[in-house]
Amino acid sequence: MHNKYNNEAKVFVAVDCIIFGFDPNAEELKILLIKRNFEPEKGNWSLMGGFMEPGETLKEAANRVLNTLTGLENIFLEQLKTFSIVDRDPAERTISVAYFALINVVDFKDELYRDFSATWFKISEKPKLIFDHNDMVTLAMERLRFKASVEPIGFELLPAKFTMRQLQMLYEEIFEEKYDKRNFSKKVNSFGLLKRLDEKDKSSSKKGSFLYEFDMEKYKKRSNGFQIRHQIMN
Amino acid sequence: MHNKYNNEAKVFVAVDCIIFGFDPNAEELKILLIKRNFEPEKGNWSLMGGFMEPGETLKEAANRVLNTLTGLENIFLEQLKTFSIVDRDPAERTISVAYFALINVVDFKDELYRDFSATWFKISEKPKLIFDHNDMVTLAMERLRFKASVEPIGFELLPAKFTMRQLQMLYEEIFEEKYDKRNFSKKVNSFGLLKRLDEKDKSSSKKGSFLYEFDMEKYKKRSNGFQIRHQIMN
DNA sequence: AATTATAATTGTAAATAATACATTTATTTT
DNA sequence: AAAATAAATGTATTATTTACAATTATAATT
Repeated sequence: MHNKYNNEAKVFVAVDCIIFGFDPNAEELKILLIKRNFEPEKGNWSLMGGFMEPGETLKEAANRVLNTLTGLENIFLEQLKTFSIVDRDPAERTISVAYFALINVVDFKDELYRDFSATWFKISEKPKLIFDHNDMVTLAMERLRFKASVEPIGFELLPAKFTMRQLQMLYEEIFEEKYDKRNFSKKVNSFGLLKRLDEKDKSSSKKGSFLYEFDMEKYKKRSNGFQIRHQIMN
Repeated sequence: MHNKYNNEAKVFVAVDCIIFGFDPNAEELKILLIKRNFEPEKGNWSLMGGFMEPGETLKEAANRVLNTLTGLENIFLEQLKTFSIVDRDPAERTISVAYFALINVVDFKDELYRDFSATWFKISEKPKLIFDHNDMVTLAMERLRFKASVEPIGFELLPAKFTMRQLQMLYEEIFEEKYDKRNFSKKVNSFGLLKRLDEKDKSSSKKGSFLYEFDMEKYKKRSNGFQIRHQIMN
């Protein structure tokens, strides 16, 4: 093989996707896993992944992998970390770049991922995964918590219209903490990014609860978005 | 070439290090750059980097690269992001994993990095860098700010004994903001991680200013360290 | 010996943000 | 008409953040 860096070794580069979804009915945060259909570790639970191809970037590879599984485009997708323990994949030296993705479970069509034996698991009930995929999920949860504390990513996980209760449940799932509903709604309203509609969802109570929408316009206008709060200073 | 994933392509994997240092005398945050000594882009300013070798992880590669340049061991080192634009390196398809490192400038011996024409630059005065190294530095600055707002990493950048003024200057450099010195010392003391010594530094004033040490023991005991503050909730 | 110059040290009041906590309201079902 | 259900809402207390300036210790100068 001829190249300019000819003393150096090449390796395989894979991407793996940690796909989070929120089920607004069950009010549970979930993760999408597949049964791996090739060796090694065929038949075991795994993150959805694939190899980076010559003409694409890592993010393009992750998007392709995600689209293959879900049929969805324009998914929230962010690089997490590259994993490189030497024998993480027993077959060949392969490093893997983990991406984490947020989707709205409701957008889903079951047929699309039937082929992969894909299943949504409650985070607390996920099975053991192959290779270092467990570490990837742990790190992704941390990142999800961090992101949720700094940016309004909750809206990536909810349907376009949602109730205050669903929003609160989502944050309670993410942070594994309970909040007072008076203080919660006070706080989220203070950001000024919620539009209350004149529409009610009556599925869960006799009174019905107002539906809200995320105000994407306003969010974009605040171009610097939410600012990281300095804990040491200011 | 024979392997189990034989439809897949292999690529070169490099690491590049964004090395931050704080000069406690000039009271400036700096970055360490080298003049690249091989093609392509020979002679231009660059981050210190190298290829990942078959038997090592990315972090081991980054540590090796850092040690080659500085002679230092046990440096604060954290993976930042993997860069993968297809033609980022015009010679060969190469992805690069950026690491950011924090060192104490005072620990340095000039001879060790003379070979690389390494130079400390004030962040605001850094030259244009090769490939996508400018993006790496920009991202590293953001990460530095984030880390500094969540963990007491300032101490990685200071000498073992430092003055309150130096600590404040460091944070002012990182955040590009000025702080009130009464509020600053009140705040950092409230964390309970500073030990004031019975020693004074008289180099900058007639009165002299107390020297402080970071209380590593106490920090480790608070095993969960500093907690990320939830901006959305609580 | 007294004065001056320099940066270090220190405190308090006001404003803002976070928390704790329980009753009333709208609607459907019985 | 009454009962049942979850939704909607407000206030007082506490904690945190901010704004702001006078005093102190020492070395250098007169």
